[in-house]
Amino acid sequence: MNDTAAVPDLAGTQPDEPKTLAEAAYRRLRRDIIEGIHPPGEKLRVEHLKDHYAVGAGTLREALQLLVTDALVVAQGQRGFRVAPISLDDFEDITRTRVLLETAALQQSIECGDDAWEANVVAAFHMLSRAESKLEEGNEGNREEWELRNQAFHEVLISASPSRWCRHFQNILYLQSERYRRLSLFRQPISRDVHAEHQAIVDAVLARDVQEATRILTEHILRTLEAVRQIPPDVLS
Amino acid sequence: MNDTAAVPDLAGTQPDEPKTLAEAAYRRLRRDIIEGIHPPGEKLRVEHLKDHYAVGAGTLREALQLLVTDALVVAQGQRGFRVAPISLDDFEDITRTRVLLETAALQQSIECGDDAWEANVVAAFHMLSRAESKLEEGNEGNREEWELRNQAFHEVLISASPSRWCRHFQNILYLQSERYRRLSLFRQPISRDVHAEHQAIVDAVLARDVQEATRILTEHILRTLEAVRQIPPDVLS
DNA sequence: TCAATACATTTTCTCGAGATTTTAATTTAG
DNA sequence: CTAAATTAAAATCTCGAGAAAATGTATTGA
Repeated sequence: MNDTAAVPDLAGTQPDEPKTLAEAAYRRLRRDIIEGIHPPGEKLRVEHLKDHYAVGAGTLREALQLLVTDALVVAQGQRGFRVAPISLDDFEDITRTRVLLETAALQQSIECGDDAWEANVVAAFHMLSRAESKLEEGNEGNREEWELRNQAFHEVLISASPSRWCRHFQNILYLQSERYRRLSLFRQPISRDVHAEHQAIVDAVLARDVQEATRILTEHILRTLEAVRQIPPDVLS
Repeated sequence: MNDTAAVPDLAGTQPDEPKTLAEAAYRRLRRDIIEGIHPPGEKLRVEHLKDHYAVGAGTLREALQLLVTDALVVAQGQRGFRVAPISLDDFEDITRTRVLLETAALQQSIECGDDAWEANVVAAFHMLSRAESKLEEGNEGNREEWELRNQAFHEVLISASPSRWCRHFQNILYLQSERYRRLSLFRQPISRDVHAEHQAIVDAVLARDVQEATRILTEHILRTLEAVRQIPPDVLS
């Protein structure tokens, strides 16, 4: 994919503009669910939401169906839609499955990636580092930016893998885990360890050391599981 | 999940009745796509399909959205829906990802499964064997039955895995591979090797031999990849 | 007081028509 | 004869209203 590009494209392809109202509503709803504005288990009534998101009933319905694809919303027979519930068991499952897929994809990526891919990794890491600097300045509004660049970094890492399915599933699982990570971020902000781990991954990638890279990545992902474990059970609703 | 059940439930839980018109249309459309009635790449015009499936435009639209979840249909911006294209590369990706997920799930299943699970495996294998017997009688109408029981067998194998996400992704990939397998079945019918492989998997499972079971399962899945490779390129449209 | 039935309200699901965009065909200029 | 531009047709997307179903409430009887 990046074989022909001499110059690396902007680290993290920005999500193209939504060309339909349904997709726009889908994006907004997705963000609101991940941010916890619509808490897990909440009933999503079409009649109440259609005016808030300023779209028709059928349109909002489509947006909800799109969210079912991401497993952020569950549809029950004739009983409407509901925000997907969360649990510690579920997050453990998400994390372990993510490790399985992401390490496999990273291995392929290291084996198949060319120079342009390496450049993209370095670029994405740089973008992420800058966001971390701004984060330490206490500006809470930049946390959104950090989240986007963190996702972009993980995406670029496996972007050279030829397995579109691994990447697809990884995207879904990343969105899922993002919802849990937001909960843990209220208690403990992003530590410097995270930066060091990212740095270590980049080093291993550039050294083409599959063993080391997958090992660190595994630890890195599992660490967020530990962070979520620290959350008191009552927060998990 | 089966911990409390003293008696194994019917091998392969039959898909519960669709309670909404949209879901019914979704089922029919899905079958038609997998069976090749709507060939890969075909444009799916809502206006043409709504009378054929006897539902409204908005309803059929929802059914198409559900198919996007299964990646059997792709939606492009403001340009409608289209049957997902197929390619040898794609099937190779599907197969390898499926091996990754299904072996991991099988390992967990063997480690966590109880007696009831073993009984379910044996039962599902029996159902499958019977279907194979009927298949040799030349009755083509029973191939549909065999497909369902084959799917049920693979589903039961990993049913004791606590990872709902692995099972979820495996379901999606199985549906995908089914579309390719139909193409190969036109040329070479189900051989006896398949039965022997299933038997070997059951033996390894009952012996709780993770190494052997995953090894055979991997070979078993990869064999279908070889079968599809035999298909002349022009059939893949 | 509790359980079961019937009713009323709410919500979901479904349908057809209108507005916007894309696609194809025709025309016209170079 | 090619290519750009205009026009016509088809398809998608969107909306609001009506039908079917589910939830909650009130009533009745034991």
